[in-house]
Amino acid sequence: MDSGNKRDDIMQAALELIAMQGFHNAPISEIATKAGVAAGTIYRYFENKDLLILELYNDLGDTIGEAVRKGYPVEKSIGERFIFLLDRLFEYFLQHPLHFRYMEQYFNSPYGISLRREKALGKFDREDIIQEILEEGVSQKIMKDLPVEVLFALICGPMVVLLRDHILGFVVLDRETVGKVTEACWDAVRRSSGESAME
Amino acid sequence: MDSGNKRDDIMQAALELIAMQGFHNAPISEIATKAGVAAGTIYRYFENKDLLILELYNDLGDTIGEAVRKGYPVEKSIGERFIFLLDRLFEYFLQHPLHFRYMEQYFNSPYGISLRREKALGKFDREDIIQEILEEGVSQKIMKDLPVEVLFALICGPMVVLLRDHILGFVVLDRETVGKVTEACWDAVRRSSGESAME
Amino acid sequence: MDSGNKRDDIMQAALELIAMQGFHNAPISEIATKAGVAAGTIYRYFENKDLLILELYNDLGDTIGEAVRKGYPVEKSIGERFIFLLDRLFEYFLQHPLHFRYMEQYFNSPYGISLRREKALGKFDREDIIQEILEEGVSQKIMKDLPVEVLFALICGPMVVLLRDHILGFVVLDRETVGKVTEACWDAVRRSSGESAME
Amino acid sequence: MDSGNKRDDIMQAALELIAMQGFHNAPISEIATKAGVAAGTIYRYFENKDLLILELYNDLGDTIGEAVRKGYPVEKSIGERFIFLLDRLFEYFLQHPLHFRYMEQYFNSPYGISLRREKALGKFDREDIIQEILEEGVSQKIMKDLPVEVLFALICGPMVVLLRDHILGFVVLDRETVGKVTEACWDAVRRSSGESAME
DNA sequence: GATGAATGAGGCTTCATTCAT
DNA sequence: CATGAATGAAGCCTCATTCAT
Repeated sequence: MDSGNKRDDIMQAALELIAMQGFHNAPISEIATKAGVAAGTIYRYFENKDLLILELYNDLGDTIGEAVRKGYPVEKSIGERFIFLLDRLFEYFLQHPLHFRYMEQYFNSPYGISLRREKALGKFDREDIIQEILEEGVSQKIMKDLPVEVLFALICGPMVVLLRDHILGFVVLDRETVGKVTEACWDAVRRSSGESAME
Repeated sequence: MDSGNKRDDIMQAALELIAMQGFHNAPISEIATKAGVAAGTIYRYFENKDLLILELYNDLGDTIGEAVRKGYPVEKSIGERFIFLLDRLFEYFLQHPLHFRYMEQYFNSPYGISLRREKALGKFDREDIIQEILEEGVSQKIMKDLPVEVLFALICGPMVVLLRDHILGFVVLDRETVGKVTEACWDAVRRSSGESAME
Repeated sequence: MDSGNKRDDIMQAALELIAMQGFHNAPISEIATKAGVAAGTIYRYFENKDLLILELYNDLGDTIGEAVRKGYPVEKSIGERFIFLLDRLFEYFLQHPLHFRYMEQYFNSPYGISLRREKALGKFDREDIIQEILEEGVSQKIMKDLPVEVLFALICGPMVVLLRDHILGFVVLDRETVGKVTEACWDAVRRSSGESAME
Repeated sequence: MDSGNKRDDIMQAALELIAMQGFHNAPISEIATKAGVAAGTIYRYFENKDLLILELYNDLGDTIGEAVRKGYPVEKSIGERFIFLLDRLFEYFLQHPLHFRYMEQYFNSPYGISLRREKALGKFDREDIIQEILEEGVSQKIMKDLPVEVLFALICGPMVVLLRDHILGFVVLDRETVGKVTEACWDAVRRSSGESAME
């Protein structure tokens, strides 16, 4: 691995190893080898392993956020914006499976949990475009009357599971399936027409 | 911890530590202490740490499966059985948060992935009641025309996210919310009446 | 090194290495080798290197204190008790040069300094027999009217330098010389008869 | 730090860091930063860290020697010259605590020990003015009949301890106390009038 | 001369596993 | 059967020193 920029090489190596093997199976020594640098070199760019992991997370978050926002149809209806976002996310992660796996590892680790905690306490403020849509949908009574966090789970939950299964080869997420899934998520969150399961 | 059965004590100790701290922060020595046995003793009951982890997973899977099946209304409609199952799962995990955390850790680890692989290859055969319902629903055209794995994701995804957030204190899953969520899942998987998001 | 007691072996090995080479030239690995144990074994007996060093210091302090106090002639005159103590200290350290070197290293390290600080703040209370004599001597106007710390320096300073030089082979401290030195220390602290250097 | 002379800057930075933090907590990189040069640059002026340390020691020794000799009253009595020297040393170190701390660190390290060894073997020849006085005092029977090294210890020992305690804030060495201490040292080394401690 | 990025040996510590008792 | 002391591989990190620019 040699992009001409050692810092990038290190981050890329870390991304790949952590995404595939998890934090605890990605020792600094292996990251170094993969990046084509000496172990000590990593510490010129990152104070310690935790901060490397955090920085990687932040970088990915920025990149993903940008990619997803590009072309976001502000003026369109909630439904259309909703579908746009989900499609974009699916598309992005299908094209960048390592990014997905990394973010997943991150959220499922103590790092991610403390992050959530800060977020919950409002100490975290990366504008969250999905949250915005959900809030708008709730206030306009287009979506179900549920806490935003719950609506969020109805969307992200399936996405996470599906992407994971796809990347691991357990499902095939072609364009058509993705389309159906986003529609299904829409069904889940939108104020439904009627017929409950119990009838 | 002393149930009179060392094996159980060890598994219970492992469950608690791993659920709360993760595999990598649950050293054998600590499990042993918590279980009230010597470290070496654990190796009389489990060949190594990985197998302890696996066995714990299998045991929990059985227990959960049993709990969820109890009172399963075979004769009722698909919708009702569906809701029954989801409610049961929510209820079970809300009452056994450690079990949930453990299963989650497991699936998000290399262990879980190889398990999935075996499952996908048909080497795994625990009858999966949810899968049955989904297959039935699809063939009866009650549910959306999607692969069972995808429908599965539409249900399990939200559940996992919500339970996690609840256990970590980020959402409150009271009985009413759970009800709404299961309905929302039903909306997601059932063949919807019409109006798409794009209209 | 094998006394049958690994803890003692480790402490003895640490004592020897640190006394001869200093804290920073006494890596755990070498201590382990010298003690005839694996490196990891040391951590069964001591939480970390710092605590091993501290415990060694405390143990030595106790041992030395005991040795010095034995036969202390409480009823005799201050002068006699003074001489007794210095003689004992010299004798002890001449017979246990490693103990001396270790204590010296300790006091000349950040450990020792923080210890002094605690002592100064009264947080430390190992009864100090020398200090007692000095206070008594001052209040009885037998000794010079100087702060106890200063009198202490007049005694310990020469002792430390001499023992060090002796151990390193730069002076020979035979019984006679030690006698003369303790007398000289007495001259330094006692209220002198008259003739100053300036006359 | 920028005196216009990189070499000096490096030595000054090293002096400050080592005096305050010890050899092992004064990495080359930090010395370089403090000196305002690149780490590699240090190696253009000093073959390696050890030699930098040694050279710094030698320089300080020269500086101190000069300062102490200035105004040395060759013609006065031994007693007066003795007091002069001690006063000067105290004064110098009280005004240059970093120099004191550095010299102390040096002597208490393997560096210092090998130095002493050379000195003892006569390979070292900085004229030592204190030693001269002591020899003169002994030959004139003004001082006690003890080896020069021992007399030296009676003087330097207390001084070192007191300066250290003063710098660390454990004693206050005002002018008056210093005066009393030098007198006490004189009492220690001079041939005493009579009354031993044992009487 | 000067730089500072890069190196890699070496330090401390953890922990799964073994084995003598 | 059970114990728990002992092991040593492996992980993270520091820092003196080198060398291409």
